[in-house]
Amino acid sequence: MQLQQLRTFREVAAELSFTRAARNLHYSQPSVTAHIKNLEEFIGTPLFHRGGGRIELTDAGRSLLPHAERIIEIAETAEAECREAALAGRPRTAATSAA
Amino acid sequence: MQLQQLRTFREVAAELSFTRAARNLHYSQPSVTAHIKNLEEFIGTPLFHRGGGRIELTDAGRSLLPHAERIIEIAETAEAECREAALAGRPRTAATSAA
DNA sequence: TAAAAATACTCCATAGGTATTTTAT
DNA sequence: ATAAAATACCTATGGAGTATTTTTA
Repeated sequence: MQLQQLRTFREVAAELSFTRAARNLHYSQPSVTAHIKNLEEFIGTPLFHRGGGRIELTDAGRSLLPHAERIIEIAETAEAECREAALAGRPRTAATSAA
Repeated sequence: MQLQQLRTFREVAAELSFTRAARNLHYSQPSVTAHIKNLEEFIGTPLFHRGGGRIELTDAGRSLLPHAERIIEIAETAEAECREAALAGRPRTAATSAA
């Protein structure tokens, strides 16, 4: 399971379209198909019902979605906080910590 | 940022050793070094202070750790739940849903 | 000098793309 | 017939390993 796959999954679930998700994420459509396919293989079950144009989430997909969203959200928070911490920590040089 | 990197980061933070983390995760030591290096480059700041044997978390590393732990935890939950959902959903065939 | 991390390098797997085919409406 | 997903194929990047060097305690 990879963060990229989860981001792609979230986008496909939001758009209910591999093609539109691909456009939004600046991937090719086959790459999106591959992300989802690999994720499905990892989990061991389909995440979408396919039927020509119409696709929809399976039970497994519905159960994954909120977790995927939460993980992506925490990852973004972590990244931002981490960079802030680096900035906050750095000024502890003689010149600045004396103040 | 990748889940693998976060798992490696968590293990290195727990062991405070690249070498022991590598053993625990069944990676080579250089792979662990690469995981951390890539993660640090992604974030844009060091996560560990290096000094021969002794390594310790930087401020940024300390701030990342709980998020990494949470993400890994959710990923594990998601995986498990997702598989359960697939099992629960499947029996809707004539034979079983009639009961 | 002995440990642990970093580097150099090699190799293979995977991720991504383009072109095309299949499928379902 | 059309639009969307799947497949086939190719390429290039990156991830993993082994061997070695560097570092510092």
